[in-house]
Amino acid sequence: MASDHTRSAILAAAERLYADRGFGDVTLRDIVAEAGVNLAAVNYHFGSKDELIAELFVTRSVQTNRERLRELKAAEEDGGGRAPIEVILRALVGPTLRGCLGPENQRSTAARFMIRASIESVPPIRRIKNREIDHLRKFAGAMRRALPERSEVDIYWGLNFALAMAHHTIRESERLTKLSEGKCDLDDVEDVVARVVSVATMALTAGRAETKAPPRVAAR
Amino acid sequence: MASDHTRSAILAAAERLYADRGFGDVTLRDIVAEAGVNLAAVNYHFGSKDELIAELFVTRSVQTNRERLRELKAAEEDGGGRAPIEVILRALVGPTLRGCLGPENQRSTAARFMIRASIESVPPIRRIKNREIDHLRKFAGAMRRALPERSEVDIYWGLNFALAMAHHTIRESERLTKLSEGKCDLDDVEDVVARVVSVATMALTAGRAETKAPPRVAAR
DNA sequence: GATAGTTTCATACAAGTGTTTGAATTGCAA
DNA sequence: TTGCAATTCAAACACTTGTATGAAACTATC
Repeated sequence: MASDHTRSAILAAAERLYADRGFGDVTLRDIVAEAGVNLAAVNYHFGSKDELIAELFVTRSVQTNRERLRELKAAEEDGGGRAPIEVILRALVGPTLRGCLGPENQRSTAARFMIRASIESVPPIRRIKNREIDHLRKFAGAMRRALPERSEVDIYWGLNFALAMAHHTIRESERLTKLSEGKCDLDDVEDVVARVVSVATMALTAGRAETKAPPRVAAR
Repeated sequence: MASDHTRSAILAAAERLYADRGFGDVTLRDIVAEAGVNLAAVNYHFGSKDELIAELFVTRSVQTNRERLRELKAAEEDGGGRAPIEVILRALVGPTLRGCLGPENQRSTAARFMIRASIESVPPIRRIKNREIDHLRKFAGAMRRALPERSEVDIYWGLNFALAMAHHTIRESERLTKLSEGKCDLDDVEDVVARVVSVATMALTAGRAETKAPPRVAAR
């Protein structure tokens, strides 16, 4: 087994570079330079570049999902099997938002890497990603228990919109800051979480009447 | 000037391929094969690959923005300088959603290309993209006129969330279909537009009291 | 129909990619 | 220390990328 030092140095360097610059333009040579190891080390320890990426993604994927599920489980147990919708949504988007936003120095490389992965979708990751659906289904289930009177379609749309707001805010955080001339404070993570959860909750609990077909406004 | 046939064949082929497979793995050789022209034609007509991408993006960018602004202008004139917030939001997200969703055969390559561009952010595009902010600012202005009692920060967040829901829904449409087992009908574009507009409107018009700090729910 | 300018083409080039190789070095057990 | 496996390393490999070249084909004007 030996030191494993090289192995983890590669993992750390690769994750950092991918998180910062995306998969598109990070080469093996960039990674080994950052890690301070020899070029051949990647193929020796991981077999191929794709397997390195896959290992990175799988590791982080189960971590993130575990964290989200832990929050969800705790909430549902507190409520005797039924958690308030706000808390469910918070468990869904909170961990990722907290990892990717906030003061620069405390942003987690892991979370930023996962966002990259959710954006760029390079082949080795795309193959794995289908399992994510099973994970989301657990949240959909919890949401249905929290809002039993709500139609399934509305639940899925609410879930979709919650993820949309969280991910987009992270991905376009720079643009939002520039657009608002700094007025939107993305370092106040808990405020961002609260905003996303609040809007998603409204989407899910708004007046039943307009559920299937929200009020159409005449175009133009 | 001659035929220009080769030029436009390249543009069309490139747009189609980029829209389908992303910038990451579409080579010049793929493009010329699809266009049925010689490899050197790209450099002859456009100078370089990056300039080809840039031209594609600039063309589509002004088209999309013009379409959105046309809807916005018309709405504001109808209302004597102040349009209902729903109509503004519809002008913002409608064109893109209509171009990217709906029955497969009527999805516009142009819109799908723009979504790719908004996701992958390859260098030649990134350089141009900053002008997008000026465009969004016009919508922010219209929204502020529609909701003068609302704080600027809330306006920007609402704008951000509206774009978030629209783009994310397009990008992850496949996953949403699979997750909901087809229950969410993404071919019914007008329903999708209505849902996005409805939620964004709620986000922007929800009870004033909880504006700055939406109700916090105890975590876990 | 000859000629000049434009456009196409096959081909070559330089640079960069992930991967492989085989020799050197290391670390550890006998 | 000796011996052997695990690891590191420099170098080369095979391949793909975008771009450049110079000859060929075409087009239109005189």
